[in-house]
Amino acid sequence: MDTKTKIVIADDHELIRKGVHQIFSNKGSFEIVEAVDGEDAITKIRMLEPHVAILDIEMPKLTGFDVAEKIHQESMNTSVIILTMHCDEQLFNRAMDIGVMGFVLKENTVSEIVRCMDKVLDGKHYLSPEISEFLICRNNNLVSNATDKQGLHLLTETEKKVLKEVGAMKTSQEIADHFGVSIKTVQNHRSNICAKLQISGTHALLKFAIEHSKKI
Amino acid sequence: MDTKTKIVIADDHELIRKGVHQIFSNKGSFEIVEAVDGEDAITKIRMLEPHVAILDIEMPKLTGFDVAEKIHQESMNTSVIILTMHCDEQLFNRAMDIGVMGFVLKENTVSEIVRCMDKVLDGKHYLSPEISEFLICRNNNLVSNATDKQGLHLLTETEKKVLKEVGAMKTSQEIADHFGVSIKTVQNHRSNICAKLQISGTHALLKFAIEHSKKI
DNA sequence: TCGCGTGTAGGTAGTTGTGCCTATACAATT
DNA sequence: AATTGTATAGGCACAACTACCTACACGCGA
Repeated sequence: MDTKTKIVIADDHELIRKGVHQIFSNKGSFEIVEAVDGEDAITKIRMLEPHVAILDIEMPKLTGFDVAEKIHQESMNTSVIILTMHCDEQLFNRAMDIGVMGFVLKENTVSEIVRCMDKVLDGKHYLSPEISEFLICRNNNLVSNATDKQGLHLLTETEKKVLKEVGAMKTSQEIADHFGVSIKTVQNHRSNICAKLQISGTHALLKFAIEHSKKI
Repeated sequence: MDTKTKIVIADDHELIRKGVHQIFSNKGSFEIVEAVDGEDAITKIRMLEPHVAILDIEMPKLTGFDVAEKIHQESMNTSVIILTMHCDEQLFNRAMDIGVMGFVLKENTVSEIVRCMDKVLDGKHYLSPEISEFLICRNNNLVSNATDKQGLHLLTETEKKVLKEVGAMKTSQEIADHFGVSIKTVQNHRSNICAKLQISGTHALLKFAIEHSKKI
């Protein structure tokens, strides 16, 4: 590569900044800029437009989240890695909602940060395994409880197949073609499923199927 | 502890079994049983009822998933760790649906397996960071890429508000009531949004809104 | 002032899905 | 042999969304 990978590292603790600086300056083509607080960070990010911004959460003036939000609002081409001491679910959820690409705990090893950087530069997400627990909760909390499931066991195999297709945004005609049956058959299945699940409304089944697509 | 932590490690490759065996026999109070295929695994798991079962996916006779499903069906008090060479989204999704607690890649370091074991014994999930990407996709139910976003910025504020409501499964009438306007206004917004996003079809907008609800 | 974008509102037609019927064929159970 | 469950298929009325029109008011910039 002719151009260096540009990084802004923002943390109010000099030790952390120097540590990260050290890691990547040993690794070759990185151009690294340090920022001591949130305002400093956003200023330098606006100037440099780095590939990656490594942000602490707790910083003077602006938090790492504030900075990440500004980056997002201004549609900058900068990926955000949150580097924090706190393994906290609320913080993590906030980070996911803002759209950060990496979330690494300071207590983790150096290799963790390097792996994170590799992934993020590759356009992928990286999460410290410690916080994958939160993501699983986030994933499961969307729907699952026992009552939802009670309706599902009433369905026949064919009905489940149809419901799965419905959840995949297929129209009745498409489902009919896919299974090689009449559209009326599919529509009847849909009606029967609605009855069994005790749902009603014009797109009730589509709504249900999408909300429960993970469990079908 | 007076009782040892019981582990069953099932893999058709002896090298892997011995490796894992070695890791934990050096670590103290573990009782470790090896299984050479899926049937062997489920037999030994039924006998021993271990705290943790470390399962390869590809094994003769029964896959690791088959074994995990049986464990789940028989309500055994055994947590499952999947140990695989394949960083694959389908495999991972299957694992999550079955309810495995750990998912570790063989290519990862030894410390990865140890950390995973610690977490799982603590009743928590552990995922190799390499596959957290899949969980995020699963969570967002989409594959975020830049092209999707290009359409969205064309929308006006009112249109975005409408689209958000559409994504929340509201009908045009409900949206109209919510904003205190005519249903025709909402329908026109929907049509205009469809045109801007270059989508067509009877429920195209509903589909789009649901798929992209996280980004609106 | 003129044009343009935007939000508002309405019309008409067509597609898709739902609700509620009937009906046949087949397999399993009683 | 009769019943039940399931999958199949069709009819008809209605609701919701889309597609493609027209139209008016408002504000903003050329």
